Amino acid sequence: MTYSEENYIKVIYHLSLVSPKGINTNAIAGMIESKASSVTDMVKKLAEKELVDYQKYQGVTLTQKGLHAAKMIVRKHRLWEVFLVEKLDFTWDEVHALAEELEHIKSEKLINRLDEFLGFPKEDPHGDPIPDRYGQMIKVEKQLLSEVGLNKKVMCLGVKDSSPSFLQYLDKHQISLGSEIEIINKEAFDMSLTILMNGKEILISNKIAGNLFVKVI
Amino acid sequence: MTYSEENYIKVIYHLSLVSPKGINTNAIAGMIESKASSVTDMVKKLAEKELVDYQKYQGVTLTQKGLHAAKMIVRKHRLWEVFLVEKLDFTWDEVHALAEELEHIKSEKLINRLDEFLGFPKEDPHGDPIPDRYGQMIKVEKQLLSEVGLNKKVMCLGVKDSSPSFLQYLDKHQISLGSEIEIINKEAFDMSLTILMNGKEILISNKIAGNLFVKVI
DNA sequence: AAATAAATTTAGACAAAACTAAAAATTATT
DNA sequence: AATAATTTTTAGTTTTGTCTAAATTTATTT
Repeated sequence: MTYSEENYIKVIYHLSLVSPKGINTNAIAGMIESKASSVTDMVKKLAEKELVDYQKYQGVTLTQKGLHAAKMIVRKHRLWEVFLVEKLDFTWDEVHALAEELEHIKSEKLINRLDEFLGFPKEDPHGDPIPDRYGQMIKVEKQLLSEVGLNKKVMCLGVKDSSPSFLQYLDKHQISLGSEIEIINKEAFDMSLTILMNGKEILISNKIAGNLFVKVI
Repeated sequence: MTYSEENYIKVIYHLSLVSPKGINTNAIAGMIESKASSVTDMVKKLAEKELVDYQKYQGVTLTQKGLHAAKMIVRKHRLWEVFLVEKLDFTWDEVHALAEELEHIKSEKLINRLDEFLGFPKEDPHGDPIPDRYGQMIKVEKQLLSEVGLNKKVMCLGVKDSSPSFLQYLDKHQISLGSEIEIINKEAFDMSLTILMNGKEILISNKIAGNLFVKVI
């Protein structure tokens, strides 16, 4: 599998988690920052290699083989992220771009040794589950902070958007994985929240709350 | 710089350590396992980017810019080798192929953090010096075991050939960096050596002795 | 249901990096 | 010094992954 093929498989995997039907050409092109025609070309090649099922105009779905390949790429990506944050002291907004490169290093032995070195982590620094060598991963029962009711206490589990600007926002407000938050008020007009964290009240917008995964505690 | 350009620069660097004049096309082709015509094409591109000086039929030499680029690739390669051996318990014959891939990961910050994490090592697992972030490295005063006189005591510093088969041979005979060796006998006919190591006498061929760097102690 | 809009695919082209085969230059040999 | 052998370069192809522009299919509106 080439670098480029791996990127396509990974993007198709991420899209199929959101919408489980056939993934359409334009959606892939948007994620990979290429053009629809390029996607058609690549998808044909992936279909020949039996990594995806593809019918003209009907979008693609991953085959079993493609799904497993995708999970192994995600596994590498997330294990490298853990390494970068825990061992090399990178912040959680810096690691994504680096992991995009490291995920293409081809060695099962390397990634299994890395997994062991890191103590077989189950989640990456953004709270996303890490597939094990067989592709199995935990299912985190999480919901968006924007969906939680008033006066509930929650624990921060992860992010939906993992763009550097959002992660830096969280850092600035000292919100990290494990942070405990209580919802004090919800403004009807703009759905902004007043939350209590570490004894301090903070106002956060609906957009922020809509990108933060939490679990009621 | 592309993956392929980096490989060419690295090979030209290694060849220029051995012969300091212009490096010829065929030598590069041999190392990179490509054809002379491909080398000519690539060398023209590298010359345009001012990484090498090139005149038709006269071979190439690295420019200052090219030399620095080469050292940074070597730095990455050797630091990743240290990581693989010291942190992930790989053997020294396994790491070269993996480091060939890892050396192309593009991030100065990552490699400097890795350097720090490893405690700023000065040598890689094969005894080769690791350039620092400015390209500086120690010069190991080493000679080949085959060149050392009778009855001398030496310490093993590194290898000339780092192919898996040679490294596995050394492992099998428990010869590693730091091993102390005394030369008991030198056979005039085939230049094979009888050496004393850990109280045991071993016979080694001239070919082995010609690929093992040592220092007289 | 026909017309229009949007999405997708095809056809043809391009850049990077490799190749083969032939031509040109350099080096070695007689 | 002339010829032969070797090395290097040029010219023309190939493959991978991308692109634009045109054609086709599917979806949406009127």
